[in-house]
Amino acid sequence: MPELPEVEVVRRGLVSWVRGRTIESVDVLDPRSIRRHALGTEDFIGNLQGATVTDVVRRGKFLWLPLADATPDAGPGETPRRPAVALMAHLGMSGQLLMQDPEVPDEKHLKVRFRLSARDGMPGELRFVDQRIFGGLFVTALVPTDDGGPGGLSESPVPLIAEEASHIARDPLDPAFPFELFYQRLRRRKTGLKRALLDQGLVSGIGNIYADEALWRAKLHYARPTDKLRRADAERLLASTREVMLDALAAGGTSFDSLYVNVNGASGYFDRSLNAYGREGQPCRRCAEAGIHATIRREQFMNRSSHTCPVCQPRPRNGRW
DNA sequence: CTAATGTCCTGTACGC
DNA sequence: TGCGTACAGGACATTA
Repeated sequence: MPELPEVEVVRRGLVSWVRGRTIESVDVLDPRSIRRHALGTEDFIGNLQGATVTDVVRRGKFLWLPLADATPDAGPGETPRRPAVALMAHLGMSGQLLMQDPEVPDEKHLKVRFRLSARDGMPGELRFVDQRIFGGLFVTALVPTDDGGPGGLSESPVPLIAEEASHIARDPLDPAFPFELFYQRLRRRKTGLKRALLDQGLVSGIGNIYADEALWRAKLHYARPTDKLRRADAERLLASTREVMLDALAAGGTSFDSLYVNVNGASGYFDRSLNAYGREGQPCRRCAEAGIHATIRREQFMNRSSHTCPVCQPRPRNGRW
C-alpha cells in the first residue's frame, strides 16, 4: 500500500535506471491500467514511443517521468515541435514499477511493458505490474507552476509540474511545505482530523496507514474537529507524520502482504515497527511502558479501518477541544 | 464553495 | 471441498 515513503523509494530506485534512456516500444497488456489516458491506447503509445526519459519526479503519491522528444531540438528561438509531456504513474494499492530483463517471464499481473534503449549492465524493460488496478499510467502535459517546482524530494526539480498533479499539495517532508497555509485551511474546515490528513489537496503523501501512525504518535484522535485544533497540536501532528515517514524511508518502505515491493523487487520491512495500524487487540506500547494496560481498537471510519488507543488518544467530547 | 458517500478492482481469509 | 461474503484502500465522481 504505497504511501509517500514507498513512492519515494520507487522514485529513487528508478531514476538511475531510466534517466537518459529512450522508450523504443510499449506493450499495453491491460487497457484498464491506462484508463485515465482519455485518448486511448494508440494515443498513449504514440506519445511515448521515441521519447527520452529525462528524470523521475514526485508530488505526493504521483510519480512522473518527464519526456524529451527523440528528434533534435528546434533551433534557437523556435518553438518546440511538441508540448512538454510526461509519463504519469500512480501505484494505487498494489502498483509496482520494476526494471526487468526481457528474458524474465511476464509477471502474472503485468499490465504495461516499456522496452528501453540498451545500456550496459542495465535491464532492458520497465514494467508496470498491478494486481488490483487502482493504480495506472497516463500521459499528461507539463505546465508551469507558481510555487517553485514540483518539490517532493526530487533530485533535480524543474519549474514544471504534471498538470494532473497540480492540485496536489506539498508533502510533510518537503522543505517548502507551507505550514501556515496548511494550518489556516485546516481551521477553516469542518471535519475530522483524519479526513483532513487524507485529503491530498491539503497535505499530500499520507494514506490510511501513516495517518493512523501519525495520529497515534501525536496522541490525537482521528475525529478531533479541525476547526478548533490548536497550532501546537497541528505542529506536533505534522512533526509526527515526518517522523513516521522518515523511519519508513530509512527502512525502504512498508510492506504487508508483499504486494508492494520497491523498484528492484525487494520488500520493505518497516511494518514490524508500526504502533497502531493493524494492531487491533494488542497492547498500546506507549501505555504499556507507563504501566497502563490499554488495547488498540479498530473502528470503521470513511469505509476504512482506523486504529487508536482509547487511553492516550481519547475521543473528543462534544467537539469541545 | 465544502463535506460526505459511492465506485473502481482482485486476491485472501473465513464461516458454514 | 466449495461457495458466499467481508475486507484491503487512493483518488475522483457524484450527491447533498
